[in-house]
Amino acid sequence: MGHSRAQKAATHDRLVSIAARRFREQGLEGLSVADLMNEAELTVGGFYKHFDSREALVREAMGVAMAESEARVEAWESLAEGIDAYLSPGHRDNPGDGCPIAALSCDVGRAVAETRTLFTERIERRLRSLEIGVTAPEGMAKRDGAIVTLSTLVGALTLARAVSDDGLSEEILETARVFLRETFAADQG
Amino acid sequence: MGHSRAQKAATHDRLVSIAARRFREQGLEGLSVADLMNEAELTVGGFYKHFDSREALVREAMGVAMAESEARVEAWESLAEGIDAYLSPGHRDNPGDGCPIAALSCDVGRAVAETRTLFTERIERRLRSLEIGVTAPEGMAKRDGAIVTLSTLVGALTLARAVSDDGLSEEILETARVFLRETFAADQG
DNA sequence: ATTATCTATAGATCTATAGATAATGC
DNA sequence: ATTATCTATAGATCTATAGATAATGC
Repeated sequence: MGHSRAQKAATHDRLVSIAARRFREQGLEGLSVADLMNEAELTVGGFYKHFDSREALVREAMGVAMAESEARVEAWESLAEGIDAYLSPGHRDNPGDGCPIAALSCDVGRAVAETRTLFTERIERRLRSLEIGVTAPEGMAKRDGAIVTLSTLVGALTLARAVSDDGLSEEILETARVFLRETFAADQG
Repeated sequence: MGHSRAQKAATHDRLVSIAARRFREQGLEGLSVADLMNEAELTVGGFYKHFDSREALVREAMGVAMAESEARVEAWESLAEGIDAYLSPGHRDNPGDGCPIAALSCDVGRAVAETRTLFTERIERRLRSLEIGVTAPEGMAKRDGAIVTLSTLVGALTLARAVSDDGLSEEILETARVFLRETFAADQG
């Protein structure tokens, strides 16, 4: 039963990191406190020394997932490269370490106010990141290009994950990929 | 305790109709059997004479929601009119009788095989409906226009529902609305 | 006689808490 | 002495079933 303060911090990070993955895979209601503690090889009782409530975990895990995902987007060399990565089969098949906006936005629409506020801030930040890389068509503001790009990315990935027909799923990814590249990343790669 | 056969059929329809609304509002896991029967002013035990399992209800309710939504899309006079209706604050604020694709696609990605198969068939049908109204830009197939239109509609509506800032929510709807009209309904209304 | 609905309940699971145990850290 | 984790459990809720009740429909 080792438990130094450093170890507690490590345990805390491990719990948040497991939750950040599982929430994206199974939804904000798809992971129980017991499941989380089991996966961390701990017992249920310990949970509440780390988090005030299950909702507190939801927010912390969502914040971490959003920040990690944001960092990856900021590291894109170009929007074209980002579009390809976002609409790839690899991203579709691994929601656990993928974009939390695509994985969780449906759930967030039904979540409590604090969770939605946190999410909203992160969406604003993501739009500002995308805006930098967007080459908007003649007469369109970069901000609007970023909004359309994000909407199409999220919609196409969500649909590609929902359908069970592999051919259709690939077709959705590929069509959105080509369209977004041509429309908002015309001069890139 | 009235219970003719006609009444049973009416009860069944009422249960499915309540579920079709509540699943879209609260997600495929957000409605319990007890909640459903309460709202219908019946008791829990009766449920299993109507449905083999909760999963059977999920599929039946999703099928009904999809068919009703499909009929509304087929009644659009033009794609431009449809885009305006889809990306309106009214649709955003009333998921219960809105498009089940937007309301449920995240949940479906995590659902069992049968549910995903049903959903996939409906997506194919929706794409064929949209294809009819699409005016694709030079060099783009109508089918591809339908795929991008659906992706952007679903993504923008989902994001508009998730964010808690009214201004941002309206901006997302409006930007996607203008873009889709100009790109895929250029000659209409 | 059949059956639509109700009452009651089993058994699983969920969030949260109380109190015990065994380390850390002053 | 403090505290990170564990054991045990309360109380709510969930899906599903068994058997009773009171109508329908042959």
